[in-house]
Amino acid sequence: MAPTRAEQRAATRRALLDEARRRFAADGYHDVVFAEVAHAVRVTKGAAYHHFASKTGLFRAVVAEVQAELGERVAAAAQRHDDPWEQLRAGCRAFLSAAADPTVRRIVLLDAPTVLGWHEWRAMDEAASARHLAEALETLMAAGTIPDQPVAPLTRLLSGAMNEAALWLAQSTDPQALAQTERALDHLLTGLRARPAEELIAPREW
Amino acid sequence: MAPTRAEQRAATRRALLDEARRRFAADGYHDVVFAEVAHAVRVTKGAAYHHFASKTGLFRAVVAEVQAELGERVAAAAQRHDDPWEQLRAGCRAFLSAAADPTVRRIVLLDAPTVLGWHEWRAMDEAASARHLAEALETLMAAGTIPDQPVAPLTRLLSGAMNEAALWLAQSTDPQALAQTERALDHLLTGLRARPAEELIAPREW
DNA sequence: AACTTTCACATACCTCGGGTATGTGAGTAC
DNA sequence: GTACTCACATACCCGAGGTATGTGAAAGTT
Repeated sequence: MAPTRAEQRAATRRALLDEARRRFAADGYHDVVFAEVAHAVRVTKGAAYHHFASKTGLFRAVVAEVQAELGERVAAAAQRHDDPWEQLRAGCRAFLSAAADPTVRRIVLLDAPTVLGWHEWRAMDEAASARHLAEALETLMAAGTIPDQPVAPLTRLLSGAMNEAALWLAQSTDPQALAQTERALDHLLTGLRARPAEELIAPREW
Repeated sequence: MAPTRAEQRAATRRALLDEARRRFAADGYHDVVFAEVAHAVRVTKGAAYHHFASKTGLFRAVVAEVQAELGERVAAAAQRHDDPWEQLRAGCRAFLSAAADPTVRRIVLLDAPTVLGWHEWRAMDEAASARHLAEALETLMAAGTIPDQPVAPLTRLLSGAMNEAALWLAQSTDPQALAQTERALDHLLTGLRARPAEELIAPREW
């Protein structure tokens, strides 16, 4: 039986997305040529343009998918714990290991901000994974585990820290790098925890 | 008097760098057309290629200059203090305000990693500003202000945190955003400080 | 001082890749 | 069964990075 038109369309779109994802991850946005993605899927350039308005549009769709998967991985890792603090730690660690995948690194962390613009990238990041981080921090503040403060700046700082760390880990040859980074991150997070003695150490003349 | 050939060459090169810097900062690497940079300086494309091997080469030269200036600003701000801890804080704050300049943001933080590749970008960042951060952290560790640990991962985490925060600040409409971010950063840094009670709060099962 | 060489530019051209305008033939709807 | 839709193919445009080659004036050489 011949496939229905909607099926055919969906199949082609899926094939384009998969092929594009592979290539974007391997070669980076700039070095991927749109027509080659199409041909690798046995379709002409014109046909591909029937599915995506532009090369950037194709890239955007890929980024969205990768982001979504990443967000799910982080959320899943967090939900394996009950304690909010452990949820935060688990989420952070899950992010670091997920970013070991070149797909995440090259596409989401490296190319997406420039290709889509930082603004759009950030919106997607927010929707997918940074949101989890912000929620975790809010929960911990509500519980008094970490001091009350605006969430947005802290979320950005931590999110940026992990993004950069992930890129650094990717090219590090030191086998201990991941463990060291996780320790350093734990260090940073633990430092955030509210403690009565804090005022004595760092009076808030900030 | 006619300018000597070396003078002429230097003048043209300088003009190209200045013009390119303006345009890269305003429009981003991709939207800048090489020939237009040349013509704005009253020189043809071929002439510009006599000075820079490629558009990427021109960009690389611009990035190097901006990075160098940034590094100097950070170092200068730090050296206005004597206490190593205050040097670290001042350096971090100087970085955040320096990154308010679109030149730094767009060129160094946004485009450079993709255009030059993360590896090269990181080497330049290291040479210019991240080095100062690493040295500050090492000094504080040697003094026992913060616990001994590998410097590299912590440097990357903090550097990434500030890069991302700078980008976030750039598009934030909240007038308090900078102050809040500085506070959050202070929070993170203060959390790093060694304290006797630490073992009680976070036993190192890491 | 004439002669040669160098080199900072200009001119002209090539190529590749993103994007578009326009078919076409097999499903789909009435 | 006829008209329409739409998932594709074909053919073309053009902008931009890069290159090959020319040229004239400054800078060495004798």
